[in-house]
Parts: sequence; structure tokens; C-alpha cells
Amino acid sequence: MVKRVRGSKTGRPIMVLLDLLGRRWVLRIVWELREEPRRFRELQDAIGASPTIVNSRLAELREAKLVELDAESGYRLTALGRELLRLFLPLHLWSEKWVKAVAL
Amino acid sequence: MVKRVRGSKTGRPIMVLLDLLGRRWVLRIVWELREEPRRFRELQDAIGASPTIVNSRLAELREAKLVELDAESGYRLTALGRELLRLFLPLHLWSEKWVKAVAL
DNA sequence: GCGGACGCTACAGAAAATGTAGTAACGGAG
DNA sequence: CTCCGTTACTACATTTTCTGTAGCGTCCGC
Repeated sequence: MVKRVRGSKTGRPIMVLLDLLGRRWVLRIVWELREEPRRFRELQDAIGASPTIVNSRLAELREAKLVELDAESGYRLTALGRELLRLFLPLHLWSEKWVKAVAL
Repeated sequence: MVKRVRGSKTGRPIMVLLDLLGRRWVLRIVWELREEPRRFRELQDAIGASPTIVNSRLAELREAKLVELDAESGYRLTALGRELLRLFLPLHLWSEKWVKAVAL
């Protein structure tokens, strides 16, 4: 038993995944790592969250094998993390369209 | 200024979107509405969150024009919401693969 | 006019996030 | 060998958010 499933008791993969991704800052961290590895502080400054929460989210993402820490370069996406990111890339374009529709 | 951009001051569409989707239960609610409309209580029971938070997330999703309330059938995805969901559908399959890779 | 389903709200207590400060390990300069 | 900077990370009091439970007001069928 690897994961704590917060939002769902079912343990169905999609629920576990949605639970993980639905935590504050998780999507943002993955997004921030999309191009290149980042140092802890660098990441923290970029997203503007407290070190406490950045650290615990990184721990969760590392446990989920989506992110890893390389001593040379910093935090970076694993192969699995890059796969996930690839699924999210279309969001970038779509978000532009969405914002226009919502007219913020 | 319509939206509170919690996680980012930039107002860049992708950041606003990631902020919205990164709130607790939001992804789960969108997922729960993927097939058919749901009533408030039905939705609440399905995800197991408090009515308070279900209501406020639904309000946010309605403001974001991703969800709407139809008196006849209940809460459902808008056209925009269905577009977003379509981007997320591959997650379902991917999550199965991911769980196998993580649960060593 | 009673009962049930509906969306939704109030509110106290619990949990999570913030903001600030600080620790411990390492590596290089003097 | 000290000092300094950089690294990841932790402690903790304060603030914000979420939960759990109860209940409100409206509509509709009986």
C-alpha cells in the first residue's frame, strides 16, 4: 500500500490520480518543471508558496514517481511525469480560448 | 476583475486555469459529471465532501462557465466544460499504467 | 396543508496552508 | 580551520480552508 487516498476510499487509479492532482500547488509544480529542472528555492519563489507546502507536495510527487531530485540539476520530471505533462500540454492553448469565453 | 486568482498574480490564462483546477474537489466534480447530469446531493454523496465546499466549488465552476445548473436534469458540463473534459479523458487510461508503475 | 426532494446556508471544530525563522550538510575561499 | 554561501528542508504560531451536522425556504404531488 503505497498511497494515502484522501478523497476516495475506492483506490481506483483515476480517483487516486485526481486526488493527487487536485491538491493545492501540485498542477502548478508539474507545470513549472515542464521545461527544465528547478532548485527548491527557485521553485518556491516561482510559485509563491510556503516552503512547508512545497516540500510536502514535492514529497508526494516523488512518492508518486512523477518528480525526482537530481543533485546536479535540481527537481525534475521523471519519464512518467513527462508523460503526464504531455497529456496536459493542450491545456495551455485551450486556456487562452477559455479565458476569452469567460471574459475575465 | 471577476476572478480571484489565488495562486498567481500574473493572470495568465494557464495559471488561472491551473489555479482553478488545483482546488480541492474541482477535478473530481468535473469527472463526476462526465457522463450525465447530477443533482446537488447526488454529487455530494458521490464525492463525499461537505455541502459547503461542494456548493462553493460549483459556484466557481459555474462562474468559469464549465458547469451549469439545469432545473430539469441537475448540474452538467457546459460545452466548454465538455471540451475540457475531453482533454482529461486520456488520464483515465494513463492512470492505470501509472498505478502499476508506482505500486512496486 | 403535509411530506418529500430540491438547492443551499450556518456554524463550531478540525485540518491544511502561510509566513517567518531557523537547522544541518556541503563546498570553496581565505 | 574558520567563514561564507548554497543547498534541501523543518518548526511553529497564525490564518485560511474544509468538514460534519443541522437546518432553511421553495416547489410539487397528494
